[in-house]
Amino acid sequence: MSENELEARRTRLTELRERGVDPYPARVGPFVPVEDIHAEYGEKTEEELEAAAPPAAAVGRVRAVRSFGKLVFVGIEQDGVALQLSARKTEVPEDLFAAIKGLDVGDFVRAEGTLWRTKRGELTLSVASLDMLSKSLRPLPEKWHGLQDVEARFRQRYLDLLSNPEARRIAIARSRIVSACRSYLDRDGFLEVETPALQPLYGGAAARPFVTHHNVLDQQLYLRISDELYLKRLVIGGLDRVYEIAHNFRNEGVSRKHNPEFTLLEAYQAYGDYRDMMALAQGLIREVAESVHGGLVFESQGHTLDLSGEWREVSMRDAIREETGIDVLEARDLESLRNAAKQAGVEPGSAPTWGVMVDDLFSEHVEPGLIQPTFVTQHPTELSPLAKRSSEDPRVVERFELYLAGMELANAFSELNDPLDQRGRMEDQQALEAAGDEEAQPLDEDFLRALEHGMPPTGGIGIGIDRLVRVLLDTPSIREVILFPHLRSEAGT
RNA sequence: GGGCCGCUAGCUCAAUGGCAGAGCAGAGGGCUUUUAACCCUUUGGUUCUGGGUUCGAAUCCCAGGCGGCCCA
Repeated sequence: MSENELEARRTRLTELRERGVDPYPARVGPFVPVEDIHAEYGEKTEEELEAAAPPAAAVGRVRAVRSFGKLVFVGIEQDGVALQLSARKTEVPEDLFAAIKGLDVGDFVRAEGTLWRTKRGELTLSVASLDMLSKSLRPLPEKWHGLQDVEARFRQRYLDLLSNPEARRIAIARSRIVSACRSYLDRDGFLEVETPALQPLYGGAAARPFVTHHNVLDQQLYLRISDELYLKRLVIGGLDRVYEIAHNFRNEGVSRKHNPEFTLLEAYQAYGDYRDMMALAQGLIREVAESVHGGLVFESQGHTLDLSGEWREVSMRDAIREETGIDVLEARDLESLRNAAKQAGVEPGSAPTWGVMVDDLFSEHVEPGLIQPTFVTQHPTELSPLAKRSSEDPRVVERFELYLAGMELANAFSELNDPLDQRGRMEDQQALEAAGDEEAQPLDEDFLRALEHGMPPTGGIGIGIDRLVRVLLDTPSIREVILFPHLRSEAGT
């Protein structure tokens, strides 16, 4: 009889039920994690195990069935750790032997028996009883090559995790990196908080939002592009050190550097400024890198990155001037900046405003070359509507962006706490929006009211977690570090 | 948004205008130390979709879908 695999597995499922076996039982009998079994018996010799015949019970997913005539080996895996099961036809009841031979790759089982070591030296559980824990109806990807199809890896990440060790390694490492960030901030007296993802008005970053609608309130809502304005409200409310690790949503392109939904760590420290945030960024990123690499020098994106020593600091003005010869603070409007670019032999592009053009010049000519950790400081005020002006030069703000491996990893400033200046900046943003800047920030009366009540001098920082993970784990695309990256819908679904 | 590349069995891949194939997985058989087990037999196809060219299309052309890379 010829059957396809799905049918064959469904048939075996039916047979289990006919024999009175629940293929999806509610409870699991006692067991010891496979990892612990190896820890306890991994060093025992063949003879020691034979003498003691230690009893053990394990659970896991069937990854291989190797059947001989009167002997069968089954490889199971629990949470990434493998254990071999065995059964001899001459030593176990007939129905148990049949049940073991009838296992499919992908089934979950619990096995009880005694441990022994094979001629090849593998610790093996000789099965005396077997419970089906969950019957699998679909085959896993091919055991040797794993799942190669990139689209399938993202759409069915569970298969990627099961068959590609690298996917599992990245998922676990990402989780540990986020834990390390939390641990650093918690130790430094920061309080982890949660603020709304659904916001009546978006703000805190230059980006276009996703728009949604609340039916009962008949209210337009935005998915947050940042949690900045809410975290500042908390500082105003007397929570001096707060942070949030949040998903933000920005309605823009999808690429190997961008996912529309991404993770940002934002932290705010009352009575601090952007210099304190520099120290925080350096301390946190160094500690996290140590936890991943055991040191501060590592390979990433084809470069050897060195996080030790003093990190370079350069003003945005100097950085652009070094690469292009253009002094953006000497060309204060769009027209003269375009002329300055032409004079310098630089394509002026089609930016709608002066600020956007400065940003474009930086992104194109400076950013890709910032490989080693670099603080870029003193951004033009027009580009930074939420940052405090520099006391030395009101044309620029107290701000830095941290670059590593050609990517922006963090953005921080001395937060603007002058409510009148803040109102003026938001009004300027309205003018920029009118001039065609689609990422200009809206005027937020509710936030301004909060500021008018008084906010202490505050330093704030945002760190892109996906990018940090990508740099530390050296993956070519942000999609490798996001478990379920955004994809178009499959045809027909 | 543009350019280039890809999409073939559940998975990994062949077939460069002339019979759609292999390995793994599945089914049947054999096998008491395997671990990518092995040996024999064998099932399985909307070749992404829809048009077109041709005696004949997985292959060439057009449109679309999804993905990748590069660019914007």
